[in-house]
Amino acid sequence: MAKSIQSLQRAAAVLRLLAGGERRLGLSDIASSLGLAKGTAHGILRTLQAEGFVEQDPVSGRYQLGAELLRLGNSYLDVHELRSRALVWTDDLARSSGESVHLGVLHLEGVLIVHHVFRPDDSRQVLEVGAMQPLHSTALGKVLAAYDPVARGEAVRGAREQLTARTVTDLEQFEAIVELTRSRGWATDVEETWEGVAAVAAPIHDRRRMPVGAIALTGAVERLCESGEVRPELITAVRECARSVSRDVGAGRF
Amino acid sequence: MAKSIQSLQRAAAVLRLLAGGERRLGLSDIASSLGLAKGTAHGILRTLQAEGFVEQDPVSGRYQLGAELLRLGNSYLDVHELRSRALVWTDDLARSSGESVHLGVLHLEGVLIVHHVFRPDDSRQVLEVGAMQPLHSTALGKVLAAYDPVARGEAVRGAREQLTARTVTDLEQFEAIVELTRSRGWATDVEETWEGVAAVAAPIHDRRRMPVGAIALTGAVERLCESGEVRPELITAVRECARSVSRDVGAGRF
DNA sequence: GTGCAGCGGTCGGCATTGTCGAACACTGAT
DNA sequence: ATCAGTGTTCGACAATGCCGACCGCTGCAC
Repeated sequence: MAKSIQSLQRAAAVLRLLAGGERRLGLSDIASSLGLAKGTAHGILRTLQAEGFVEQDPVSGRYQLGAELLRLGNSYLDVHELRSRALVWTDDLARSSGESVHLGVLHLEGVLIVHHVFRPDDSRQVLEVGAMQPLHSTALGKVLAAYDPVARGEAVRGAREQLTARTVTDLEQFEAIVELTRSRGWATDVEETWEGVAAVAAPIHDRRRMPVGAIALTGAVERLCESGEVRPELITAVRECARSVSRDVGAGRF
Repeated sequence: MAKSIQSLQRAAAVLRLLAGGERRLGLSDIASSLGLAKGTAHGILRTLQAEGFVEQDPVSGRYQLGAELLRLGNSYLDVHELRSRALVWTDDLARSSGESVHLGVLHLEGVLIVHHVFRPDDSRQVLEVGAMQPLHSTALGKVLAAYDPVARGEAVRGAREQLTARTVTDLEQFEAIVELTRSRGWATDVEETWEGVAAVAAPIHDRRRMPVGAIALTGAVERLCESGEVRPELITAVRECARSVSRDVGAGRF
């Protein structure tokens, strides 16, 4: 691959920096964090601001991400083929199981949630579309690591953070889980990422049997599990749903 | 304002073009649409792809928006101060009224939805966060046009598309509505944007009384309205909610 | 099978373009 | 009043990204 455009690389780094920092960032912080001259960083920010990718607080002068990113992110979802094909199936799964359903794809060093069906009751729930989940501890992540060599590489290479008491961080144990997942075709997460939360996931393949994403059923551990294991009928339902989406994706690819 | 960085402007134009076109676009289409040489467009796309802002279908070679945009758009929501302060109030409003609630801000020539609370029942609903609404026909848009001079300018200048039989497109009538909205402090949309859908909206101000957004209650016209008018208790509830958020925003700004 | 027309991708010369660092106006705290 | 910060502007320099011709490939048509 030939060389990238320098100013674009830097602009992308600025956006990622702003996305990482919780609070608004000042120009000097940004410039020094990226090793740029203040004037250079200012030029990039000025342009990003004019395009709506970045906003500036008029009183403090600090910068934060802009609204245009939200609009473009939404457009991304509109075009997302896997997501559109999964809509009805995931909806059915949430309805029949009474739990929330997530659709995730591999992105960078984690799982990006591209669709989220709320649990069908009146409880308060926050939408997680656009959020990232770790590869090593979540059901979605394990499934992707089991079928996608790139995901597996990231999970093995990356830091497997200890999120709860039950998180598996040891490399050998993790690889055994990946192996088990590939052989049986599904993965679970029983309080390995969040206390009290369990999940089951199954992979989605395209017609060349390449993994393109995963579907997960997530809910309170006391509802999903029986004596420490996820209830078999839920596992079946998730796998069934993932197979349906796979068929749908494969069929439409001509 | 000094000059913008050319390559960034062009990259932003590429992203917007990809966001606009429903389908994936080819390199030549992009280059000719923006009046660029193919080599130039390719350099920009190559960099955007490396950064994750654009993805390329390996078989057709066509380009579409990338996952990084979704992630960044989500980060934008995390930092959004107005949204975070409005969360609890809008939730209460949806709960007490039994209808869905939207929080919108002015962006470009329309209203950008930054928060959406689903109607609290089991019906299928699509999340509209990140979507745009027109200024001239929606309740949110009218409120923003009434209080924000920039929004008003956009609404007056822009094309006021006829969306339903009841949409007001005439400039004079529209300005009368804006005037009425400002004097009474709220706006409605009874089947002016979508058939069968009605809405009420009220403005959110910061402590300098500058408009920063608007809150709307949206639902089926037969539930929200009585003899062609939105029910008074709903109008009161929306205004109350908007005032609460305004107080919250104003109080936290020190 | 063979031609052609379209695609995406590459390369190198030219000059436009973005970079850099110093100087600027301004704010707020010392 | 001073000072240490901030975000911003500016101009000179050369590195940078732009352009247009060229390449290899695919797929359609004949």
